Amino acid sequence: MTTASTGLRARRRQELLAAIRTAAIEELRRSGATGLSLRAIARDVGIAVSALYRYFPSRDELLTDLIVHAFDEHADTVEAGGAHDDVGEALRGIWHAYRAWAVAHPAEFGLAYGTPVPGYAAPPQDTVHAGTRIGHFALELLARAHAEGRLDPDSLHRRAARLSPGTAQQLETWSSRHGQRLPTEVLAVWLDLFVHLHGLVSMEVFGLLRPITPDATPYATEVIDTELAALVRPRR
Amino acid sequence: MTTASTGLRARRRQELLAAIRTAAIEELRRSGATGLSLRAIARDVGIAVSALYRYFPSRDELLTDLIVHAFDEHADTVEAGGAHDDVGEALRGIWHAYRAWAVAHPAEFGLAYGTPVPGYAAPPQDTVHAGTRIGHFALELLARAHAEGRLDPDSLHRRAARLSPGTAQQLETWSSRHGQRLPTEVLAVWLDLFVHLHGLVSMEVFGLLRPITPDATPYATEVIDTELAALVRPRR
DNA sequence: CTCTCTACGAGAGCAATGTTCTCTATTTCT
DNA sequence: AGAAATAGAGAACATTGCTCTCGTAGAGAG
Repeated sequence: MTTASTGLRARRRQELLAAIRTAAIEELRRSGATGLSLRAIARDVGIAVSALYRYFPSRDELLTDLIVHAFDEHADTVEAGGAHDDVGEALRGIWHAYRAWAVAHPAEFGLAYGTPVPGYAAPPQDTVHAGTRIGHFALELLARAHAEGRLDPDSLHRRAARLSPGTAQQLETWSSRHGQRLPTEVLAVWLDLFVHLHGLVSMEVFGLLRPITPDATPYATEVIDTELAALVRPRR
Repeated sequence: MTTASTGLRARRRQELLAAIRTAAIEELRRSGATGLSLRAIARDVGIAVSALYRYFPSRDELLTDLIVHAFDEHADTVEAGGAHDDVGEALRGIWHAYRAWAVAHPAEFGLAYGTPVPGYAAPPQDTVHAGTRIGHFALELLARAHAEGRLDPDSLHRRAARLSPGTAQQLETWSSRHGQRLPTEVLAVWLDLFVHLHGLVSMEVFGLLRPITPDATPYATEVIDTELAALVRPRR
């Protein structure tokens, strides 16, 4: 079992698995999650449909695999975009990377973050971990910025002032469950950032801005930059 | 043809059409746009599948009809929520109505604003009008608030200062095509509001906030209220 | 090197889907 | 009242996800 990875069979299996995944993504791009057809994938790869079931027990499992893959690829891109010494630059970097990946991979983005498919509940244990990587990474960066005194005090004060008790309590329980010990305003600012910027990106990718803005690049970059410029002050 | 609306056949047609629509929405709620099955609808209504084709030429046309219906119902709700003498209250009202309808009708909301379905391009002429009603209504309200001097000057100045040339130009061309004559900052503020609040609502409806906030009501209402409180100042 | 044994792929088959066609009954119009 | 348009039923076709059976070809033991 351990040495099997060098066997001929195991190698073929890996190759076919990879071929199936790429064909599936190709199909996903062409026809969306709805029209993802196992038979079409099998035709692309050049095998019988029934052979697919040696790799994925069902169509839903294949979708789950694609979702996890999308989350991971997105998170990888975002983390790479956050590789800066300066926290401010890192925060800017992750959000531009966030958007860039989404724009470049609309089908995968829609699959991961779009309309949930009723009847198919994505198995939480599989997807949740991958799906929260970005959130945790952003929060870590924000915590670092806070520790370094880079967060704009005015923004934090204003945020604290308008924090409703319900929100504050929910943020507290969330952070206590995840071991993060941060002032509630910082958590609130983190959530605000996430909601604003993910909302922006998803609207752009789903085409909701097209009637107003055929190419949303200027607007999106402007919003990301100004949002972060207002929150984290330059290194002195 | 004119008097046909009172004929027996025409009445039956209307009734069956209504029955089909409600059954379709029921199915949509249960299985989503993906699993919307004509045969299931026919079974619910109690007719043969082929009879459905006397009412809708294809499954996609049925979907388009449902999308238009969803847009219209959403817009009706939002416009009703904006029925206030005070512009500030009206603006608050439309956004709370916007969210309330979305939360109450997640399937329709997802169909109208969610992941686009490749291969099926929603016929623009049918959906665009219904889809832009809310945007135009919100813009009219904002224009009224501007005319009455209710928009916070600081917010407008700050928005104007961080307006990128690309965005400004796109907003100008859009407004010139729609006959609205407003300062660019006001248009930018309108777009910001839309992006922020629609992004918030769609994240809540699609379940993206659930890991952080099982019930997003406090957070959502807080964001809507504070966002508007910062933008439009109270009547003096 | 040979002999099991297990894994893997092919193919047929099942129920369900969207869509089309034909046929019959019924309403509508002249 | 007779002719014409219309609405629904039912069968049929291609396609889908999925299951089952069957032969073959690699893997491990002697």
